[in-house]
Amino acid sequence: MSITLLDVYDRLLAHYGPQAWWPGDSRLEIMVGAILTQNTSWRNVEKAILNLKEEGLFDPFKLQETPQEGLAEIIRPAGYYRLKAKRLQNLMRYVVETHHGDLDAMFACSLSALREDLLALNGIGPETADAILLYAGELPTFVVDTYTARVLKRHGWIEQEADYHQIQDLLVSELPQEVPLYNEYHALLVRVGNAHCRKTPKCDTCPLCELLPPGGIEEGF
DNA sequence: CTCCCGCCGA
DNA sequence: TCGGCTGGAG
Repeated sequence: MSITLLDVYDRLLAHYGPQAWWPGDSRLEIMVGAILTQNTSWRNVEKAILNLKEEGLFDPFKLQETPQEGLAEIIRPAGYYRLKAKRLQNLMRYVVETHHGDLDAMFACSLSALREDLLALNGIGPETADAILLYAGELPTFVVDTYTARVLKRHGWIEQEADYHQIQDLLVSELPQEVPLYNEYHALLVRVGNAHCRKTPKCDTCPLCELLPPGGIEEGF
């Protein structure tokens, strides 16, 4: 293919400009947001985060200690609230017990070791782990989400059956392995995906419209 | 595959 | 009124 994934990045950046991700101004807030936003619109996550701040719970120790049912009610606007209360406390327990609640110390550990630790926690899969590592830890790992898969597959840049790791592998192999690029690229993919690469695509007004393959791609979404 | 589950726009 | 939302587990 003549178009490279770096060309795609340039095109998205030119069209949308910098996205200033992750929304959230502390490592802890980014980690909490990463859990709460699982299959949930960011709009609802913001309400839950605001609730946590108003309750004065934005601290790994407090989040871990708060009774689970109470925590669940506080984060209720984010949906799946009982499930997410558990997941949030699983993550906070790890932070407290393994890293003494010190996030700066935690992210000074190696990327591969942290990724393995996070994936071992119940409630953290590859996307959430990578989001935490990249956006909270500023460590170089590419976040692959539903939109990333759709955009790449619909344009024929990767096979339809490609899984998370295969998609991540392609991006990493074709791009400079730099945190600012990974950060911005994922944010731009979410932006274009949310606006255009829906289940029912809106290609006519998409900034990547000209990069569609001639005959279209057979897909099964 | 189903379940987890609130919220909002079409 | 309902589909979809910056997923993950069983």
